[in-house]
Amino acid sequence: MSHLMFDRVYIDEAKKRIGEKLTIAGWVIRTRDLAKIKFILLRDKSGEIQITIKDLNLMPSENLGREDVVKVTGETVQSNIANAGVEFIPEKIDVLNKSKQPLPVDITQQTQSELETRLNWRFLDFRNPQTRSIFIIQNKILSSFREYLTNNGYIEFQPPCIISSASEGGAELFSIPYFEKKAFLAQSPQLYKQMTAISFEKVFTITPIWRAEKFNTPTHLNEIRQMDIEQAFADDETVMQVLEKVLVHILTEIKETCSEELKILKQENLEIPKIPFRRVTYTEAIQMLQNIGEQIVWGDDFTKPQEKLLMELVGEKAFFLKDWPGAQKAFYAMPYENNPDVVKAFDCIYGGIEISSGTQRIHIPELLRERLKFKGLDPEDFENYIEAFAYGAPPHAGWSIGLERITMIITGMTNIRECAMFPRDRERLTP
RNA sequence: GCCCUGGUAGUAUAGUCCGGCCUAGUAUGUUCGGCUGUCACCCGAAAGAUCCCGGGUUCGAAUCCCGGCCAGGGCGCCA
Repeated sequence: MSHLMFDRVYIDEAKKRIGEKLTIAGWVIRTRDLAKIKFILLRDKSGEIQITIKDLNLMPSENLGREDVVKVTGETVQSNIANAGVEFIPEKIDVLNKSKQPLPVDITQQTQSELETRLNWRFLDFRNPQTRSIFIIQNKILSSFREYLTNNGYIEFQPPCIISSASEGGAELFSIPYFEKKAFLAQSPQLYKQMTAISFEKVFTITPIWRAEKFNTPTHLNEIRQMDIEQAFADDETVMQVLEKVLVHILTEIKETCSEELKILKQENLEIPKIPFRRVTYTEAIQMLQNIGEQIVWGDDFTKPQEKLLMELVGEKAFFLKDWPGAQKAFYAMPYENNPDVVKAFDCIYGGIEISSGTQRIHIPELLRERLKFKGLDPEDFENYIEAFAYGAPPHAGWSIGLERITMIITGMTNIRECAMFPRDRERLTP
């Protein structure tokens, strides 16, 4: 066998290099056997090509099956018979590895395998063009997020994922043994974002977080990835403007570079919202709902059906819901000076789901203690956290975007498990 | 944690209401045979199903009843 690594050409390139002797390699999508002429449809990361075999001596002794891995040396020729306009005429066909048959999941979508079956065989499901498209787009979300922030002076940092205590209350954490101590999986990089931002000024991170809630919904996972920023000398409005720009940058990049994937997912009409996004205050939202007769009063959280109504009433693909009651947001959310019941917190709603939330944080130790008490928490338990703001912490604000959720909206998926390569939910711990 | 719906060959489904011609149908995949230009090739044949698990009713259960597990959806929970 020759040096596979050095002489292989990707299929998209091979299709352009008509008449040259080349070696391509990939997976057999299907074969069409017409006795004295045989066709193999071959796929690699770059595309597909039809291999046309007239010299039957070239065929491997064993029949070729779906997902067999083969290496083919030959040349691309133009063809007015082949639908693609080109086909590959082999001189030599090597089987690098056989695949078991039949496949346990349908990756050609002749029958639509269920999500559960696909997730059980995820490594094979990645060969499905639709699944591939989701993760190619997700990769673009990540790279364009990173690119925008890096180009705008933000420093990427890595928070720890093992933490010592449930500092924020609220969501349940997963506990893990840590030598002779007890530790937890981080539910948020919150404290670390703040500790870095008050020195580096502009920071961001892409990090997994875990929540031990027993939820069972199409929009929740127990392990997710967050794309976070934190910024000093900033208030809630400052970072909302950053969020708008980041989101539009991501969407623009995807629209420009992932048109093939969007088409496969039938999302080619991906709409890019106009900046500035509409800002709807919590109070306005309550009024809007009351106006159509909903049973809701100031201070209530929205029920799911009310959330949906609100989306319709606002009628924007993307908007902010801001100025929430303090009771509904974290203790570190900055209250308005003239109205301490309301905090400088916002959610970004995109495509009907909350993809991001953020706040201006409290940077004054005494105010933090006061808000902790207001929330029924003991400031004594938070002294390490509070101490971080005792040595010249500037005002700061930040937000986080849920990676799987934004992927859902852009790819048009309705179940978040589609948008995590290896999702972790109430039941699923493998693969 | 609650409510609704579902669980049948590798995959996806029909059958279930109203129990018995179900020896469980179909598509696709798989295997074998045939075919010189297919492109979801075509034609023919074969193999492939503890009908999710446990219990019950009945002469008889894929089908009805109870419990469990799992899945999808709707809620709840979700700094």
